[in-house]
Amino acid sequence: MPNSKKTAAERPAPERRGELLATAAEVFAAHGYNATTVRRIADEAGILAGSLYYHFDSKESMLDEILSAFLDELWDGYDAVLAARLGPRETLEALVTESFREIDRHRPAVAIYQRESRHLALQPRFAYLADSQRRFEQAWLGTLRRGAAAGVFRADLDVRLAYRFVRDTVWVAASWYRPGGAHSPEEIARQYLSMVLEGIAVRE
Amino acid sequence: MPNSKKTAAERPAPERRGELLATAAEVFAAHGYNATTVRRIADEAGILAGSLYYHFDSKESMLDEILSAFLDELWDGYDAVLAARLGPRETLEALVTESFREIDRHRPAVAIYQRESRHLALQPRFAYLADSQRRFEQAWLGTLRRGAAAGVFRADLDVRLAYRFVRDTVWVAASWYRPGGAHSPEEIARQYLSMVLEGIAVRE
Amino acid sequence: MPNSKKTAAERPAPERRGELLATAAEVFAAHGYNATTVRRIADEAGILAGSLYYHFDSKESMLDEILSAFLDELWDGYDAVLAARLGPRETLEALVTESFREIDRHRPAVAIYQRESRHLALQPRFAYLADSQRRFEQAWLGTLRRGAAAGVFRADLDVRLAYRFVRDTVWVAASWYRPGGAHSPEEIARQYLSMVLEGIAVRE
Amino acid sequence: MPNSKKTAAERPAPERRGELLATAAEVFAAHGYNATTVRRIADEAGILAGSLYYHFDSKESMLDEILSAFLDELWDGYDAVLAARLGPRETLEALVTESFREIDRHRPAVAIYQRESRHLALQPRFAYLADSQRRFEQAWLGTLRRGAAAGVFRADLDVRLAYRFVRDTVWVAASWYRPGGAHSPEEIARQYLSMVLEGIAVRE
DNA sequence: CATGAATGAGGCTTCATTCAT
DNA sequence: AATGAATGAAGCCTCATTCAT
Repeated sequence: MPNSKKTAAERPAPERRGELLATAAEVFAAHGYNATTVRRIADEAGILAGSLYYHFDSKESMLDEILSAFLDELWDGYDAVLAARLGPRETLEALVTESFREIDRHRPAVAIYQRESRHLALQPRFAYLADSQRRFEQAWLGTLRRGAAAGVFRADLDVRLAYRFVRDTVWVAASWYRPGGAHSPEEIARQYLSMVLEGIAVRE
Repeated sequence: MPNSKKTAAERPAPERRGELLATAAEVFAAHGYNATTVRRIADEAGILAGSLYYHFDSKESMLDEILSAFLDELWDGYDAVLAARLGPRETLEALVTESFREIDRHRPAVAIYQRESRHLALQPRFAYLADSQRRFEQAWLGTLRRGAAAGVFRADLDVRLAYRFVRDTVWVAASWYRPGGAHSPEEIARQYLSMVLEGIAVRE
Repeated sequence: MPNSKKTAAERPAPERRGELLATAAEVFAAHGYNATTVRRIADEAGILAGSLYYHFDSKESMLDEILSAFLDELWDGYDAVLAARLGPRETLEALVTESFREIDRHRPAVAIYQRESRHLALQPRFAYLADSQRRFEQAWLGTLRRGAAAGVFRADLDVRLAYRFVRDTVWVAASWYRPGGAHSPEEIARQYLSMVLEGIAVRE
Repeated sequence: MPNSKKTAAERPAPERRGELLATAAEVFAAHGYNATTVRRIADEAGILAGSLYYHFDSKESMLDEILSAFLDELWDGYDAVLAARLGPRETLEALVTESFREIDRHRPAVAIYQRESRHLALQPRFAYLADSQRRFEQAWLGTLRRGAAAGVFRADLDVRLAYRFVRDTVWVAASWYRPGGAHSPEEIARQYLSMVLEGIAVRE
């Protein structure tokens, strides 16, 4: 029986923050950060706009918390993959699978990231987005280059074009993916990988 | 070489609307429609904010004109391709190539479309976006299905997944493509098609 | 004598809307709806222009509320008169007296109504003004016709002309009437009725 | 053959001003001075807004010209009546008849005067409106007082109330009068006078 | 924790007016 | 006489944020 000795007024209720952040993320993802009013988030949460400021410093700090929580988790996953030092193809497969898992768990955050990260990264507060972007490119581009050198990926392709191809292919999925749909993240990852690696044309 | 010796003052400039629209499209694409202030567009055009209203009814009508001009041109191209009744693979190749050409010519409009069409399509004024979206899906999905039935595209893939894969793969390019860069639209189309059709893995 | 000992700070003030509406009505009446700026209303109320939007949707919705509140009360009074089924002369007297009472209680609203109702009635939102106008005409014109048929009103007059004569005569008073002046509404009504019914000429 | 020696470019066309003023008056009367845009007037006249400034200094100067032309004519008529030094009843009849003739000829100007004169009179440029208003009151109030003293008008009425009654009764007609309707100005004047002087009740 | 009421900056838009052509 | 394009002031409204209760 946790918190059994506290009165209602004393209880810290730290889950409330989490709920509110989830609500905010959902609305940001649906309408865009700029087009989302603080009042809309409050409505969705069943409180008044001003009351949000008891929990958060500002609208921007909500966005900040949403994005950094997502990126922290994403890098936990990616770092584990990279630390395993698999072959290029296996690394690629693991990164793609991990990415779809993140989309599954943080869909709103991913959608927000897609839409807003480019201009947010220019602000000092969100400099970590640019950092993340750089590490991201290193991980993927490096894997592709390693694969091309090792002869497992085609060497006739412009590697930057291939990088963008794979990256976009994976992340744009956040714009249509709905958790609990027909396909599990792993299933989607498998099909995407199959298309990316083998192509959609029938081989003669 | 017409007009080559005329000064700015001599030109009749009935194309002022067009210039302003191009400016607006550039700013919308760079910062998003909502985050773009009418004043920013006017600054970029060297006039005052209010002066834009001599040429356009509203900020929204600028957006409308930008998007519908783009879609009109896009469908001119697509319809020509579809009317040619090529085989599925050739149709896919032609559609992809045509798409990259449109990205080349209407990059800002394409970027705006990517970012805003989903929620705009809900407004009656932009209902044509939803229409276009439907026709678009028919054209691509139909081609993919035809190809799978004809044995030129793999039949083991979820066709809707493949559709999203190809669609996103092509259009997201607008977010990083810069006209006049290293690759022509046709060159990019060729490489993308090669990846989409054959995959990036080396075949044993 | 309720609330007689409470300070301003203690009052719950759920009637803030009402105060603001009264202020708005006063300014609309004095300068006309179009010529009244939202800032002027706010100044008069001691707040900033934007703050009005916490209480009201728009300038137009203030106007709407002012006019519909007035008409609701007016029809309460008129309906009571009409329901009494008095003779034509007594009905006319009661309608005139009731009208001057409404002018006394809703002078700003009446003045606004005079000035703006004609063009407002064209907008769907203010369609009730046209409805009211129709019922109004029925009530007065019917009474005049009944009286002419019954031989209590002169039958040699164009009844529509007489209707306009009586109607305008009464309502234009709102443009000069000031509550708390020399005459009570009932006193003014009595004199107006005397003029309307008997004329201003001395009878030989 | 007037103007037969002038080329098209040289002709002064002074009637154009008059046409434009008539157009402006019509629009001012229909929608109110403030709510009327200069562009609306120009549209109605088939030219562009800026072109009006070739003919007039400002929107306000159009209003000025419309109102002062009307008042000049009105006072020509009133002064003739007053100079005739008729008896009070005959003076009243002549003033009322003259007023309806002015409404017939200057309906838009009268409607504008009704709606705008009160606040315009506060501006120096329109001080003549206040002057006119004072002379107007003198003429009518004096006639009524003369009549009451002479025993031709009832002496039991508040004379200021009677003044407002007669004044409003006459001028408000401009808000519904349409030239070329069923009644001539003289006919309307006769009926109004009959109501004002004898009342609408049947005499026992 | 939350409300109710407000602030103040800034956004979109309108409009009378100007002026070179 | 009229056009086309612009100015600049002002108007309505939105919204993130604050704060006393």
